Amino acid sequence: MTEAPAHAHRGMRSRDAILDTATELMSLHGYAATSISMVSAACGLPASSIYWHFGSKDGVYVAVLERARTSLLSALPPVEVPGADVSQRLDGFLGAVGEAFQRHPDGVKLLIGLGMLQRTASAAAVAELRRYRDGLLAWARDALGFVFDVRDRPEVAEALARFTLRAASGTAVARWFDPAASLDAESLRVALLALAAHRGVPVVTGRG
Amino acid sequence: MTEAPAHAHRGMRSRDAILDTATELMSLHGYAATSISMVSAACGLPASSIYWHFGSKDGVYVAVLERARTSLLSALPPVEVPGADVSQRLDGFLGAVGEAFQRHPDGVKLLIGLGMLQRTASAAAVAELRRYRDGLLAWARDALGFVFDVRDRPEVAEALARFTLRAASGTAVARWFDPAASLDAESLRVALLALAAHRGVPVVTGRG
DNA sequence: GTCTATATCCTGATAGAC
DNA sequence: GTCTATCAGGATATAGAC
Repeated sequence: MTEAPAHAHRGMRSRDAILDTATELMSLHGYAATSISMVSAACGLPASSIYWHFGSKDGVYVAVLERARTSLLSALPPVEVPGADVSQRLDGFLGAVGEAFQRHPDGVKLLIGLGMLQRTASAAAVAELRRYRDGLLAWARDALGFVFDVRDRPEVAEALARFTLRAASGTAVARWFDPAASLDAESLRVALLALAAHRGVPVVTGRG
Repeated sequence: MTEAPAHAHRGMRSRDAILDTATELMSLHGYAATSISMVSAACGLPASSIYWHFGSKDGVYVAVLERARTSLLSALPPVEVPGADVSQRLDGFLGAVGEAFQRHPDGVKLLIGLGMLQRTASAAAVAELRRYRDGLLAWARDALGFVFDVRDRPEVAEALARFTLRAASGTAVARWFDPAASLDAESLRVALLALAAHRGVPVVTGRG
């Protein structure tokens, strides 16, 4: 972001190392409880290097969020979920959500835990946080519109997406108390099918 | 907790004032981002008074959580939800959950936001936090067992309660982005009915 | 780009008069 | 129980040699 134009290999590697440790620590302890000294000690680079790369603690946070967002969103499959019928496509969708949830735990924790920062963080941080949430919601909305074949009824896909995102957020919260908690795709499947049916979308309520 | 046995009216009032302020600030900014100085400035009492009453910042946190827990749990109605059929009882249950959610926003925010404290807070704080969560889960489990008349199938009531708690947690998270977000009792109703039916509980899937 | 050293402020917590 | 005054440490952030 602030590097010289020429070959700055080591600088980039340091930048990534800082982001790695900051992501881990911030998703573990939260933004406020993570100090620059902690990040410095954990990644081996002096605090001044962190400030050189990111300018401020807030800058670190924004960069961490941005990387988590692009990483998670690019890991999500295309919204055109394959499958002959609603049931198959829904399974594909839930599989993608579950896998993303399982493989990017930091991302979700960051999204939730660092939401506690009304006054603490900058406008840039809040904006980045919102962009993160909006990205997830948009993906879920588009994918669910495809799954239930309701691209002509955006309000239905939107409602289903919100429900899915809340279930995922609630599961992330549950993980603080029980680290083994998983997404419970089966319940979510039943709930989404019922919600779609309740809104007049033609679906088969059983599995076979 | 540490007061003298005699008449200590003013002490109790100060204690409550400190707890009020700490609850507000901690549910707004989170535990780590809330300093004793902030609480002191906001409630008007010197920092040393806070330490006299609660011993440490951690003690303040534990007391805040404990009061929020007893306050919220005692505000919940008895689990014997009245109603002739499942649909009526479910509406009563969801009404109680929605009202508690609406009238005790601090409690839910505390429960969630302060969960980010793996190493930051003490064992006592973690225990109190867990007690809070367990209390909510137990109430939801018992009430749902009554609603769906499945007191003989505790695993069903447990699963429905977990689903409800996750939906509520997810909604609290959604509130950080959209303060107007409400519990969406209608969706939760549809989902719970479908989940119960999916587990073999006899329910009418429509409203009437 | 990375290091050492440092400035400034604020934190949690205590001492002791009243 | 409440106040003023204060400590020791850690926080964010910067200066400047290399």
